Amino acid sequence: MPELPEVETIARGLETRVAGDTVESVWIGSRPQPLKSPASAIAATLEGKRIARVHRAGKHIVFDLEAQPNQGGRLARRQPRPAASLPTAQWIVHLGMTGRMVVCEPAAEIAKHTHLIAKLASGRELRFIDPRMFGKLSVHSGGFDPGGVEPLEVSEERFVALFRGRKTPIKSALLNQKLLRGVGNIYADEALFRAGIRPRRRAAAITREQLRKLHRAVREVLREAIALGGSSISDYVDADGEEGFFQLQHRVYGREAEPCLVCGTAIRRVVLAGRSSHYCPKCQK
DNA sequence: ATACCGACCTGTCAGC
DNA sequence: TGCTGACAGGTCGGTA
Repeated sequence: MPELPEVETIARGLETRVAGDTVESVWIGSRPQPLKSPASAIAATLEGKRIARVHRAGKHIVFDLEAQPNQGGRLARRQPRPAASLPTAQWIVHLGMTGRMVVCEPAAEIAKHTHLIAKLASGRELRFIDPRMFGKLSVHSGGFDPGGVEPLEVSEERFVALFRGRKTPIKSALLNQKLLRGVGNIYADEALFRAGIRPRRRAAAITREQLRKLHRAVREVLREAIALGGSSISDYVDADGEEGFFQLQHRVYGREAEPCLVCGTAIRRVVLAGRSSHYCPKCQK
């Protein structure tokens, strides 16, 4: 489901709502698919830890966890952080296609496909729900390295260098998380439209000037999407249960056979690397 | 290195 | 009403 703007929106919401809280206990369902780390390791890593910060890396939600200097969540939560660094860990959540993270009261009905519930010292619960189970949960004691570079931070030169000389279609390269992390099917299509490049163009065949344009287009489309809370296609909601609004700004994604907003030509849909790809045959070369 | 395909899962919707 | 197939924001591993 979620690409960079949706994950960013969710991570910000979680940062606001659960940072500073402490995980008291963890329940994990019996479906092993979403677990990249053993359930016992996830529970042991989370329990008793303070959530210092929630942020995003590519399409991953990263919870920075801190060991508590003393027992008991509620009291410890108010303690100032000691200067000496305590052992830290990270809880990594990848939402896959249909994953959701919600913060709710314990009395709230447990949704179907709930795979993890973390009880917090504040009395609320943090729940991971994922019908298709393409999501992944893992814990790391060292640093977590998602690979690739952040599209919103990468310099123009670095961006151009990522794609120059590659024989793969530019869209496949945009979706490759080892190069650029966070761009998915919607934003790849939207960025390519704005840059005037067809999805199947070989990266190596794109001029430096066009790659610069693509760099700007990727950043622009991601920023605009974050500002609107992401794209809600069928079931995406943020940590507060709110839908995003960027789907109303899509210029090609999901608009097969509809007129191009620039030239009126019918938007085309082709399958590339197993994914639907949308483009305007006139505006994109 | 690259590219295509199926696999992993469940849910929804269109068409018959 | 119900069946079937296509499709869905993502990634991985196998095979040419």
